[in-house]
Amino acid sequence: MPSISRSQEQKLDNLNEGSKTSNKSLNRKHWILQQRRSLPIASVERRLVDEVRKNDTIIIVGETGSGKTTQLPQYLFNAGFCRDGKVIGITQPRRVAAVTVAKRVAEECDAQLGQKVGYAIRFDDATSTSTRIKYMTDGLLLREALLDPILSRYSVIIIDEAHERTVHTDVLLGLLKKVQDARLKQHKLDKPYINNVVKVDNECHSSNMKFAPLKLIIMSASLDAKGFSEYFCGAKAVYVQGRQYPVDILYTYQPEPDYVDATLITIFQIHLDDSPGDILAFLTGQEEIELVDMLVHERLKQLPERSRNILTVPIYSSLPSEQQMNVFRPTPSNFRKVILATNIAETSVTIPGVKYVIDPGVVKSRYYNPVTGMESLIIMPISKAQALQRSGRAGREGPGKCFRLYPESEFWKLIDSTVPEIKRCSLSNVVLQLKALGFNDIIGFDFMDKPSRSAIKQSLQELYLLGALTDDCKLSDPVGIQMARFPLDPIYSKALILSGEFRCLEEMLIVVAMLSVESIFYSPREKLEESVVIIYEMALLYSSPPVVFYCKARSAWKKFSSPDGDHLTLVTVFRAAVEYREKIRAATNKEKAIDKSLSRWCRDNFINNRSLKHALDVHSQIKVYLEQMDMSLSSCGDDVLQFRRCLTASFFLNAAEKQPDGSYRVKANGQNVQIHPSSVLFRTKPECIIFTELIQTNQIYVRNISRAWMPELSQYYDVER
DNA sequence: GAGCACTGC
Repeated sequence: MPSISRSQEQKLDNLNEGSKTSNKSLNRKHWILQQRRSLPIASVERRLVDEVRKNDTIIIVGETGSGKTTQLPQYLFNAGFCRDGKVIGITQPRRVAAVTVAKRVAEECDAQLGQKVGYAIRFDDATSTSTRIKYMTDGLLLREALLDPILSRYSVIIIDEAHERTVHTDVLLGLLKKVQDARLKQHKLDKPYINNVVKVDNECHSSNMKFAPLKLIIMSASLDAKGFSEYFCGAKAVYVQGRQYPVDILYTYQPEPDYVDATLITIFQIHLDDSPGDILAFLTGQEEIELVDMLVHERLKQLPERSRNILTVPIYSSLPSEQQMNVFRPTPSNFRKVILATNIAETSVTIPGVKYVIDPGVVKSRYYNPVTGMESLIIMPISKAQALQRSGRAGREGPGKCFRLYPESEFWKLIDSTVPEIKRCSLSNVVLQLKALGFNDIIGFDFMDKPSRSAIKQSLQELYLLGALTDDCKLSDPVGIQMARFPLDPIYSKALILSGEFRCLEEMLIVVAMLSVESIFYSPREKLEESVVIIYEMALLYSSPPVVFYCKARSAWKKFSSPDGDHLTLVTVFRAAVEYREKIRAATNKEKAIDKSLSRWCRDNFINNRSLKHALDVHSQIKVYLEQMDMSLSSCGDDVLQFRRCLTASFFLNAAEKQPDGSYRVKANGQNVQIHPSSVLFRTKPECIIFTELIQTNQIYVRNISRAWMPELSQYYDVER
């Protein structure tokens, strides 16, 4: 079954390049060859190949449009780096990028996708034993390293978009440095490297195989190669020119007190004074986008008829993909498109036709407090690198303009580049992965940017409490080893392992899959408005408080809700969806028809289709892992108590007790929290709860809550504090 | 009685 992003990307392809069904394939080939030759990187092909031959590690700084991602792997292939069945691996931070680039390169090589050129992302592997150029997500390569610690099948690994510094990229950088060392030592000793390779699946694993040194190429779009070069012991950096049109940068004279208002003014200023061309405005979130959208239309009414030719298009990640696609529709003639976007338009989505960029200089970003383990989203200033990335969006197709809604002096005060993710997220998963890869000394691990000691210690402690680590801080056998194998949050992995003992693995697997995805319940705005009208009419009719009629979505969800809490509610939703799908499958075997039918079921029940599909994918993936570990899918049936016991035992760290004022106190650290109003237990307010999410917004909320099973809990908290 | 930047295994 194709994943969502793949179909999304296919639509993108069609929209961007038009129909590919042309029978003039010769012309197409000729055109592709010309395109390839005209890329800036083409002129330095020989030099690049020489540098890779001479150096084990090089850094390539290439601006957008240089062609480095598509061309370099082909140059290396042609230069013989895939001899003896070796593979060139290229990592990307995003799934869509891995797929689109692989398709493009396969076409350039005149090969069928999945043969010489392929890609591998979670839930979707388009590679074969003949694949020599393999695009993949960086997280997937990390997973591969767990099975083959010296990545023996690869002759070259290219880390693309390294400047983005995702957690996965950072862990990979550290790991690859070690892999290089290990392979170099083995190469010099001239004897087979002994390791715990689990998966032996192709010809390059013959027993007396010698491993050539691993070539490592770090590709970055940012201008500071220094950091990477220093990290890799003075590795050589090569600069490749990009293909970018000039962008005029304009600043304000004074700081703007209200960037939303300033954005609005700028949109109209461009619209009335500047030449034709679409506008891309960066905002921080859905709410802000909807507000600006509304305000633009309000102010348009004040303009003369002939100036009202503005078309607004919002785009943010939780928007259904059909609506996201609206940004690619051609603008009607005489109209100016105004794209109101979050950070999604900074890297993930490239929108054609943009000539003007409006950059208020802020971003909503996740902040993690390692002491409290609490995550919150805060609006903060962007970095210089981000500002450059944003302004670059105006110069893709011709000269452009970027309006920075702050004075130039403020720009120079911005930090150079965004703080790497590894320094601002929970490290439990990173630590578990590194332990599984054989790195015991986490504090001493050679990170490019070291996370704080306290964050590492916090994760070590959590993993110890979950039973993943022994008293001397080593990975425990079998619990720790099993936990590291699951592509899940460590606490969810632990819940799965425990639920085998409690004989409710079937239920816990569903819960874990549902908790691993974005919110399952979805209430579109227009539906809410519809319900507001109903409330209003009802209130007039009955002159009573209209709370009962608050939301249609609510009543749709009611049939799923469980008195025991949100977790069993999720189980009911999942089972209802699967049951419905099977019913449809019995009537038709066309996957498309089944998909469509399930989408309709989701819409009728106010369920987020994308999230549900994702949960189904996670569910089937984890099921395979469980089967490999010989864990049988036991169900507790109607014995809800058994499930509550298991949930309590798994998430005892997340237990909270009711206080006299109706708030809750987290038993593990004494923190005061509230039940989120979206919970089915919001009104019930049980004495003691187990939660699986803690978030800070206007208040500190716990979400996804179930009633705790007190006798089980008392085993963990015997002394009342 | 509330509010969801963006990725990824």
